[in-house]
Amino acid sequence: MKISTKGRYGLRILLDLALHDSGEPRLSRDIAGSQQISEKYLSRLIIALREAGLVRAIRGARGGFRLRKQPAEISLLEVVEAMEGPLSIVDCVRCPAQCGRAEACATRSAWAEINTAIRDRMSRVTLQEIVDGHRRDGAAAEVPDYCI
Amino acid sequence: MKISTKGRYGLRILLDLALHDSGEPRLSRDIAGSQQISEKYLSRLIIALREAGLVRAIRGARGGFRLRKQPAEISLLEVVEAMEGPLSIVDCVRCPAQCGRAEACATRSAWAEINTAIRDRMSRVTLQEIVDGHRRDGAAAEVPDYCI
DNA sequence: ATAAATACTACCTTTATGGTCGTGTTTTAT
DNA sequence: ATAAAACACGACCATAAAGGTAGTATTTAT
Repeated sequence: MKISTKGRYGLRILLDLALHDSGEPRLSRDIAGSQQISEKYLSRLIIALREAGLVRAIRGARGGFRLRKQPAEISLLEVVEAMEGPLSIVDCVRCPAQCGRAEACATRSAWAEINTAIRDRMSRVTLQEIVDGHRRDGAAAEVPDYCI
Repeated sequence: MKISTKGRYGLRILLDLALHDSGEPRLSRDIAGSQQISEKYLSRLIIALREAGLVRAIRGARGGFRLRKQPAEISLLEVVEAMEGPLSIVDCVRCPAQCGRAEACATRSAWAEINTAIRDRMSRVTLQEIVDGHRRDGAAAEVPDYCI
């Protein structure tokens, strides 16, 4: 049960944008450099963030990326779901035909309960809080930029 | 971010044992039949449950398996960790050398916080509760045995 | 026009999952 | 004793998903 690198990279990309919000679009090349992700790969990943409405892409010369929402309005859940799709810890692909209808799968309801709790918790952590945590704890320390 | 089939099978195996606690050991063949898992595969999976102290194996003729603890004493977290190892949603394998020491990785502490919340939540759901849920909701409905 | 930027599509490599198979070892009823 | 019935374990394999690369197309400020 892991967050994929896509999810983690997604968060780092947003954090990077939040920390470099100068008014001008930030180049994917710069984000990639800071975050130690290949430029190509990042340019693919960031599409998901754009499609989820978390990031605005400015195309063409002098283009780049900016956050589309305030960091306080972006939750961890949004980020992860943007990158990985809906967060569900079980698929229940095998049963639904038979017992999905019956809704009597005891383990399923247990998993569903956990799933709801996880989503709930993640929806209450915002990018802003992570930024603040970073500014408080990390800014002074010697941390490589890509380790944001 | 999924619970693997190992984790789900593990829970079903324990639930099966809880529901067939007649005083006699339950045969792996019978569990496998009820749960639609191959006998061979199940006999491998259940080892993890035994090693975690959740199940007692009685060897030899007239042997089989029984729960080693009361269902109320078995948490979902124990089951999942027995099957999948320690529950951690991120590895942080790349950074620890550089920034693990600094403990200043902002995303890491965010992930860690979520991870703790998940473990905490899962540790408060017991097998007994799942059994009760099944008895209440599912016993009457037409649910295949393997869909417990 | 053209240089600078993102958008998209196709493909590839590696790793993890989810299993099977065969054989060995222990226990117990007889 | 011994055969039958059970678990134990290691080696192996197929498939899917993750993670990543490369090349081309499209858009836009100047």
